[in-house]
Amino acid sequence: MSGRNRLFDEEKALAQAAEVFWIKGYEAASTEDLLTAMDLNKGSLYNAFGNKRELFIKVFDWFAQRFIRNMKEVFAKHSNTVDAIREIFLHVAYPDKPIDHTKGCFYVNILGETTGMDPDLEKVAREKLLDMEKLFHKELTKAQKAGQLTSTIQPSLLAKHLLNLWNGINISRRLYNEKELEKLVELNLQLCFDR
Amino acid sequence: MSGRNRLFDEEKALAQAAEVFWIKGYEAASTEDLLTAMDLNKGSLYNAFGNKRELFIKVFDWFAQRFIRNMKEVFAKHSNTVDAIREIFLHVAYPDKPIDHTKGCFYVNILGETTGMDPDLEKVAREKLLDMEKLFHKELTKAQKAGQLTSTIQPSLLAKHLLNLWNGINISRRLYNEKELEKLVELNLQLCFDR
DNA sequence: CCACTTTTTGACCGATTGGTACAAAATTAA
DNA sequence: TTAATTTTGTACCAATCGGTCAAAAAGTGG
Repeated sequence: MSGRNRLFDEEKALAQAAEVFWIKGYEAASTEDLLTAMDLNKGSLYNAFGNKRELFIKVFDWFAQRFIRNMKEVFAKHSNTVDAIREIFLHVAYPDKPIDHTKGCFYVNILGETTGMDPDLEKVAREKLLDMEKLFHKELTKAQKAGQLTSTIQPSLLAKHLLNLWNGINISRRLYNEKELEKLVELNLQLCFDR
Repeated sequence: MSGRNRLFDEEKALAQAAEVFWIKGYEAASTEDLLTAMDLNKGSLYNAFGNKRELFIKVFDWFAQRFIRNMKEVFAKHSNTVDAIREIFLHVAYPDKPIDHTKGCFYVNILGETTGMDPDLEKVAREKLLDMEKLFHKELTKAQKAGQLTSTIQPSLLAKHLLNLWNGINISRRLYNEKELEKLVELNLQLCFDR
């Protein structure tokens, strides 16, 4: 294939765009914001990604791919499923960087912003969250079959409960400090799994 | 006092503006949207309310006043505190109008939109949600003193848990149908209060 | 070298944003 | 009636929005 070579690293550009969309949301992230963060000119962005919407879809899918992979790694790391779930939720209470508390969950943010306003993006965000539920469900049934789960709650409902907890805690992280969030997480784990 | 009389009903205008801000969010609600919904001209709006931000604050406070009053009425209506809590949360699962599922919680929406972007509005939204927690806490301690509460969880933590459930369910309502939401609510009530 | 393709750059575009200015209309107090 | 005051309606504003375009630059393949 002939033609000039691309100067920028596409994955790096996606990562930087993701940061902007994550913090500002879809609409509030201006092309200027994105251009600055990605260190591109307008022409390059529109040549490489089509338009703002297509860029967002690409960013969102790229993010989701990494996100679900990380989650699977956490489950793989722990022999006990509840320990994996604990790590996932305690990582919300104690994130790597404090700024993450204001960022919240990318999926939840976009779902909230687009619901009733932008059906296509709304659907995409909804699907990502339901993918999380599916993963919870898969791991819970696996644990149940292994006799690891003492809970009498059926895995399908438990998975929904965990996703609901995810949604809640990712809003509540803007209200409470880390200790308080930890208590909320532990309370939920205890209520669900200690019986 | 001399001068021309105001033609429009301020409360009605606030209610219609609230609907727009609720559905679209703060930034995405354009002055044109608001003008149309409120049935005003620009001059009237800016004369009466100052600017978009001041209008929003007024709308938000007006909304919160009604919201907390309604919540208190639900608590007053029930002799059993848990029944009141059940009604509050089941009303999320089964709202008066289906559109409410896409609207979600006004507070949560605004908190999500403004966190890290608009500290002043963020603070206002946070305070409204913490007011909810306070009301939960007050009612729970009252119930506990009346010997009505069998839960061993301390009211302060339980109140946070309920607010967290509120936050979660108001996101999850965009993911699940009414029956599923009801199951989530009942599961939480059972885990918290049946023991 | 040439021919061709792609990326980069930055000027430019119409539409929309929140907000202002000001005259006309309406009402009250004197 | 008149003067003062407020509301109303609309024209207008600069700034910003997402997006286009054409020319320059930089590669590839022959």
